[in-house]
Amino acid sequence: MSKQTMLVVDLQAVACCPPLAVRPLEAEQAAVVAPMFKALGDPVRLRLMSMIASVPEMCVCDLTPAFDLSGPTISHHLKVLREAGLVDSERRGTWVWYRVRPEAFRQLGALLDLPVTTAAVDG
Amino acid sequence: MSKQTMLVVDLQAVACCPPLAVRPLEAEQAAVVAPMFKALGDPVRLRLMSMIASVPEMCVCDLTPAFDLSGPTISHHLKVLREAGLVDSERRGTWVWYRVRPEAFRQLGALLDLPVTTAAVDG
DNA sequence: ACCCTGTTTTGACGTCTGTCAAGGTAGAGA
DNA sequence: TCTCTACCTTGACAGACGTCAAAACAGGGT
Repeated sequence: MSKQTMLVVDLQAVACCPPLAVRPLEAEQAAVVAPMFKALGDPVRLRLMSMIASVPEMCVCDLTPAFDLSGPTISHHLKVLREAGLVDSERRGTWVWYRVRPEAFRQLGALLDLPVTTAAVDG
Repeated sequence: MSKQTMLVVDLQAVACCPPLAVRPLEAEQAAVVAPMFKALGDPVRLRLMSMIASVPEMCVCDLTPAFDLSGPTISHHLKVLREAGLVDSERRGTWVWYRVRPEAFRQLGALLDLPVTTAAVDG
């Protein structure tokens, strides 16, 4: 019963496919989703993503100084995250602001759901 | 209230860190986690992972023919997944069997949780 | 119009990655 | 022991990636 409830909740959030652990991904679906994981597969981009995700929005001017990397390099990584569909950017005056795209974020999370494990609940 | 409950459930599953959307990842944590996302960032590996995750265990002999790729190439991708800690392998007689490591899987999923979105619930 | 600051693009560089062919290892069976 | 099959490792190669310096672009202020 709680099993069914969990699946309903998961599928609500999924625009693409059921969790990896439920049914194998078709080749075309994998081709769409893999670039998102790939974008998170670099330590710098993962930190950028977490910095952006932990607040409503974040200025590049606050992102760049958090790394020992040149401005262009940070800009490149942000572009990768943008092209993967994970974040959106908007210029407001002098500065550019980034924010996460919750749909994409949710989709990735839903893919990694483990439906029910036999040992998960000890009660 | 349901907010708190969700967080408790999430944190139970996390061996490493709170969700990306809760607190920025430290550099060291990012260096540990990024290789897992990177491993899923290739379409072939993502499909391999989903094929393995959707059953208790899977023989390489059933994995390889699902792709238009050479045996060594599949073997290489499986090695990447293994070294990322996402799967385990075991030789039993002639064949080698792969199964997912649920802890790693759960950890990644927990990182991608969105704690609560303002527009998620319509009731 | 000009400059100053913040951000992105371009070009170049060395390194890493995905792929295959060829060769190596492990176990089963005759 | 020999051979056959299943799987992995090695070596090689084209293409992709992360990085920076230099140049270009965008706005704000003078």
